[in-house]
Amino acid sequence: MARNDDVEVLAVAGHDVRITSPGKVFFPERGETKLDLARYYLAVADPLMAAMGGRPVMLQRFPNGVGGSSFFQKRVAATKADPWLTTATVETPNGTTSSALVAVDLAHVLWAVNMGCLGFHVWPNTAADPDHADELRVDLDPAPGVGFPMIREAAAEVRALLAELGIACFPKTTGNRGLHVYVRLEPRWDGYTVRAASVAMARELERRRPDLLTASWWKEERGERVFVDFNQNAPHRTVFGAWSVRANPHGQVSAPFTWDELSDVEPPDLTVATVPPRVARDGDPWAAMTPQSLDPLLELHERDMAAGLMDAPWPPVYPKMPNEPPRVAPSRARKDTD
DNA sequence: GTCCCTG
DNA sequence: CAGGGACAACGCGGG
DNA sequence: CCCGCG
Ligand SMILES: [Mn+2]
Ligand SMILES: [Mn+2]
Repeated sequence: MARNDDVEVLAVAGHDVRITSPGKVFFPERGETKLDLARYYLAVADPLMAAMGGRPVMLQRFPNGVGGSSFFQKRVAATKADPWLTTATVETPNGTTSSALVAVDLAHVLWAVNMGCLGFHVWPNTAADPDHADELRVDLDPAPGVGFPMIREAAAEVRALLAELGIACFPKTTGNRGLHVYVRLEPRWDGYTVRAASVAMARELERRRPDLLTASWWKEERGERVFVDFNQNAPHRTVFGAWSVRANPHGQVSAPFTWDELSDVEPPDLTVATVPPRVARDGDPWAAMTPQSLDPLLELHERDMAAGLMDAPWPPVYPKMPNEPPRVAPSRARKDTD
């Protein structure tokens, strides 16, 4: 570990990773620096790599820290300075390919930190197995006016349904206002199938708790409820990763926690400053994650299709899908003449 | 933050 | 050699 | 042309 005034060099995972401007303040609230951010990722390295290791990631970069200008970066190339960087090919819905960074070890993570990357958007597949999505992400999005108590209740409802189906799942804060619930999957299904399962789950959740949850893609139909964002499981879509840091003055983290903690978890309390001691004390809240079967949710989906339901609307940019209903908000739909 | 292109 | 732009999705379905 | 959605 060498050092001079402008550059800190960290020996990590067999590579020397440069952290330039280590003293630059990245998080104004408490003044954590770029080097503090690197130390944060070192402190959560074990659970971070369990969650993100081997996956392609997109960088969200703030070269001058929180409050500075920012941009996403998907394409990464190994340079002469860093010939060890590993990339993998990822695609967009229209087939465009990119070489994305793969989080193979903490050196790759810290390389990104040096580029001003606060957090990572993670693909639902490993680089080694691009044709299978091995993660189901239940994205709980509060409509305007919905507070965190309802989000907690929504997550408990997700857990109850999945438990009935024999599927183990694990929660994290998003770093913003919502929660994510993750299911590790056996690598047997592609992204289209995982999304179909997600549609079925969202609809079943709304059937059970229409007062609390909605599966409606169209905002005008959601009301003051929690939207179960099934489209976040569409092929090629990324999600803000576990242990990643938001561009918030406090450095709020997308922090995994245990179900026991659901009733008192407070997202603003989980920051780049508070999460490392939590991990040191409690270890990985997701340590028990093991690959699950998607079959129970696919049976739900088949039941809905047999009952005459259609697929749900896809996001913009995706081509029209078989059995997709018209992709238009109901209030704008052409009047049906039959 | 770094690269790459322009002037 | 200084300055500036690029760095993701941003095209697809409907009216 | 506009708008939808993250
Ligand atoms: Mn969300
Ligand atoms: Mn969402």
